[in-house]
Amino acid sequence: MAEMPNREIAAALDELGDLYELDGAISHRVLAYRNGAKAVREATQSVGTLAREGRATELPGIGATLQEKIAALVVDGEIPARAKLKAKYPEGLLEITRLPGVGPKRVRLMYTELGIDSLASLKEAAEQERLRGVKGLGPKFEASVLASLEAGLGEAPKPRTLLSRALEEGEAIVAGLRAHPTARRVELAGSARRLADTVKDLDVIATADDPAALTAALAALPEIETAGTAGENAARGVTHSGLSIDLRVVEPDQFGNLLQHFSGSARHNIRLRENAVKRGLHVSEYGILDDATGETVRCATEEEVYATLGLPWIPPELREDRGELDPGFEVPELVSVDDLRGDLHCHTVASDGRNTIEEMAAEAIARGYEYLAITDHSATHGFGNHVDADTLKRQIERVRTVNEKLDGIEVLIGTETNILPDGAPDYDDELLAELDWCIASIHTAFQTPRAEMTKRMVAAIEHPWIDAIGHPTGRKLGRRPGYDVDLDEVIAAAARTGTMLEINGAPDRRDLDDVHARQAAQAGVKILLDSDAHGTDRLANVRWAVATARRAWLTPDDVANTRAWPEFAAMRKRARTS
DNA sequence: GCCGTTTTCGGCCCGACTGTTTTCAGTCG
Repeated sequence: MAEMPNREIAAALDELGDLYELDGAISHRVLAYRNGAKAVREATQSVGTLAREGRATELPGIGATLQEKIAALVVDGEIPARAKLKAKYPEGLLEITRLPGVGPKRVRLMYTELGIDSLASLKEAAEQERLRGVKGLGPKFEASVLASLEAGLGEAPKPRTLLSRALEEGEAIVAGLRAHPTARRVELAGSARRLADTVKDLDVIATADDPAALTAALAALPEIETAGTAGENAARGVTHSGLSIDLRVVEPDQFGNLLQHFSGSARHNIRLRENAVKRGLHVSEYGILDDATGETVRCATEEEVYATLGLPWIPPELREDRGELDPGFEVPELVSVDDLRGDLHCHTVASDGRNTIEEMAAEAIARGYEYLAITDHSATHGFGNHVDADTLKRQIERVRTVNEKLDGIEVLIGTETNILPDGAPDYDDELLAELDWCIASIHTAFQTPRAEMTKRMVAAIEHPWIDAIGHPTGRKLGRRPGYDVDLDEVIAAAARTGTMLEINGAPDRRDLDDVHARQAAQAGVKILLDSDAHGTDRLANVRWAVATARRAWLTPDDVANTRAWPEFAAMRKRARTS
C-alpha cells in the first residue's frame, strides 16, 4: 500500500498550527508545528512510514508529540486535535486572516465577541460600525477592514510571480537604478536573489551619494507603473505587471547587513540568529551586537557578515535552512550555466517546436554546446503535432544528415516519448534502439492513482532503451501540483537502473524540484539539466533548470550533461544495454 | 512543541509599524 505523501502530512501540520494559533497557543508552539511541517515537506523519505515505525523524531523539529500526531494521521486518517479544533472554529476564520492587519488574535476576538465567522459577516459588522465596540478595536481598524474588503483582499491569496518574470523585471530595474549617477551599489535581494520558484515581491538594496535622488528615481523607470517614496531612504512601487517592489537606500557601512537580512529566507535568518545568540552575538539588519564588547559591528559586505559569525559566505540559493548552517558545512561547488556541454531535450517543427533541426543546432553551437538531442513528441502525447514511427524513421536520416554537415557538435536523434498508462514507451524497441537518446515523460492520464502511477513510472525507468525521465512530476507552477507518484520509489528505481532524471528548464516547470533533485543526487542518480526548448530562443531556458539545481546543492559532477560528449555518451543507459 | 558547550526546564531572532493606548499588543517581514 502506498503511504500518505509527505506533502499531505505537512499540510495537516500546517493546518493544525493555524488552528492552534486561532486557539491562542503561544507563538513558539505554533512555530513548532510550522517547523515540523517544513521538515516533513522536505524530508527525503516517507514520513508516514517513519511515523509508523516510531522514527519520525529522527527529523529535525519533530518530537514525541508530532511523531504521535503524524502516526495518528497515517494510521487512523485523522489527528484528534485537528478534528476537535476544526469543530470549534468555522472554516471561514482562516480566510479572514488574509486581510492585512488582521491576524489570528483579532479574528478570534471578533468571533468570540461578535460571532464573525466569514468575510461576509465581517463586512456587515464593519458597515454597521460594530467592530469599534470591541475592546482593542477602533474606528481606524474598522475603516482599514472595509478598505481591504473593498479591494477584494481576502478573496484569494495574492498570486506569486514566476522567477523568470520576476527576474526579467527585477534585473531591468536594478540596471536602471545602477545607471543613475548617484547610485553606488544596487543589488536585488529577497527570494528572487535566492532563485526561488516564485516570488511575492521584489526587494532592492542600494547605496547612493544622494539617497533621496535614488529613491525618487525609481518612479521614473520604464518598468514602473506607480511608485512613491516611503520615508527618508526608501521607495515602494508596482511594475506594469503588478509586481510590488521595495527599494531601500542604506549607509555603505551597513550594506552587507541589509543585503543579508533582506535576502532571507526568514528561516535561514532565524537559524542564523539563534546560532549567533549562542556565541553572544545578536544579528539584525543594522549590524551585529557583540555581548562581550557591547559594540555593534557594521558590515559593508555580506562576506563580512558571515565571517563575523564564523561562517563562510553562503550562496543565496542555499539559504533555506536546509543544512547550510549546520556545524561542519562546506560550501559546495555549485553547477552553473557555463558548466553545461549539451542539451538533451528540445523540439522542432517535426512536433510542436517553431524551428528546424538546423536552426536548433546552430543555436546550440552558438551557446558553445558539444551535443544537442532532438527530442520531438511521440504519437500519444495528446496535442497533435507528433512524430509517428514512420516519420521518426525519416527524422533519423534527416538528423544524421545535419549532423554530418556540422563540425563541433553532435546532433543526436532522440525522442521525448510519452509514457503509456502501462509504463511502455510509444515506439517499439527496435526503433528506440536505432536512436541516440530517449527521454520519456508522462503527458496523459494524470489522474492515475498513486500506486498505479508509481508502477507506471518504475516500469518506464526499467525499460532498457529509456535513458532519462523528463519533467518527472508534471507540475506546473501556479497551475497544478504534480501527479500523485511515490518519488522515493522513482528515485530508487532510477538509481538502480542508471536512468537519469531531468530538471526541466521551462520556467513554470522546474521539475524535479530542488528538494527531490537533491534527494535523487544523494541517491546516486545523475541529473540532467534541459531546456525543453520549443524554439531557438528557448534554449536559454536551461537557466531555470540550473537555478533549481543550485538550490538542490548540485555540483557539476552531479549533473550528467556537464560532461564532454564521449563521457556522456558512455553514461547513457543504452550504452550499457547494447 | 522542541531542545540541550546555560541538557529534562526555561528558554525560544529582531525590529518596524499601526492603532489603541497611558505603556503596549498585534501584525508583518
